[in-house]
Amino acid sequence: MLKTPNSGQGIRIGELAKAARVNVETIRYYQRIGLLSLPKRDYGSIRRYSVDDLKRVRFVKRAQALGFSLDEVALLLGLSDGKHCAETKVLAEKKLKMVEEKIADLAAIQKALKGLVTKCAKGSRGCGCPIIDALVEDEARS
Amino acid sequence: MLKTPNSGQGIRIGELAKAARVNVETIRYYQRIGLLSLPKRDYGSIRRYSVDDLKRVRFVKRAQALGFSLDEVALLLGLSDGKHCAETKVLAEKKLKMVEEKIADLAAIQKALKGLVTKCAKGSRGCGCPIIDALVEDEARS
DNA sequence: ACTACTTCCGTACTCAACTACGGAGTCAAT
DNA sequence: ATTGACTCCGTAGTTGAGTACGGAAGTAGT
Repeated sequence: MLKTPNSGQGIRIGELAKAARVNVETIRYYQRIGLLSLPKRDYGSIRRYSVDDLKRVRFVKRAQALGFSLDEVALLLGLSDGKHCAETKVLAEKKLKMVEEKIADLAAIQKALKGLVTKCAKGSRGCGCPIIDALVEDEARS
Repeated sequence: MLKTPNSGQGIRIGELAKAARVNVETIRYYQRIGLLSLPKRDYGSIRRYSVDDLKRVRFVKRAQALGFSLDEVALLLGLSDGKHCAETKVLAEKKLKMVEEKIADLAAIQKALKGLVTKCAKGSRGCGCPIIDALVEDEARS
């Protein structure tokens, strides 16, 4: 079995995928689009991955679930490379605003859901649509 | 015949789309998949839409931007129809948990971004990756 | 050496969510 | 009555994000 490959440190792609709860193909896909770099293969022709790679993949999945596209995730990840400090600041501030808007939206939904749960607990009939109302204020954003 | 420029009340699909900042085709797509109902056409063969339709479309886009799929959006929208109160409560509670997790994740990102902005303002070099660290705690969710 | 499992790599397929297209019909204004 | 903008409807194409497939090669246990 290939269970504990003692040759070299780092985990193999299959273990990485399992740990991040994604498909092996997903890892390879992220490599193809440049979200994840291909580690050098020091011990033969099989690549070894680090804990940082795992963190990165997990981050991607989390950020995606928050409504960021892979392009945006890449941007987020590029933010703290320590270069281009001025641009980074501008970008970070933009993303920060975005994040704060999302939080506000979610808070509105949260409130509506809480109200709904309470109403349901009382057995009263739901009327109108608190969920929709939660997210609709006429125009503010571009 | 029908004289007034806007014969009948309600707006037409093009205006609805523009107001919601989406494509006309998107509206029609939502109708096809049942996210939006087709209004009766009282004045000839062109349909008229209400403010509620507009709210609904806006809600869909907002919720999407928060990482909900159209299926989930449909569920959210179905929650407060006033029927199936018990099931609604269960579902609402599940969604509520989801929403609270998302808020927590976003708060972590927010914190990281704020830190980054501050660091950049000081002109210090970004090192490590606060953004990634923001969202990575080992294992908690299935 | 043989076997079982995995990785590598390229290519092709899938699925959700649109987006575009084309021809016919509608509507108000000129 | 014609024009031009818009709508209706069906069908086809696109994009983002994976998933699947299949043959060759690497790796470890026996």
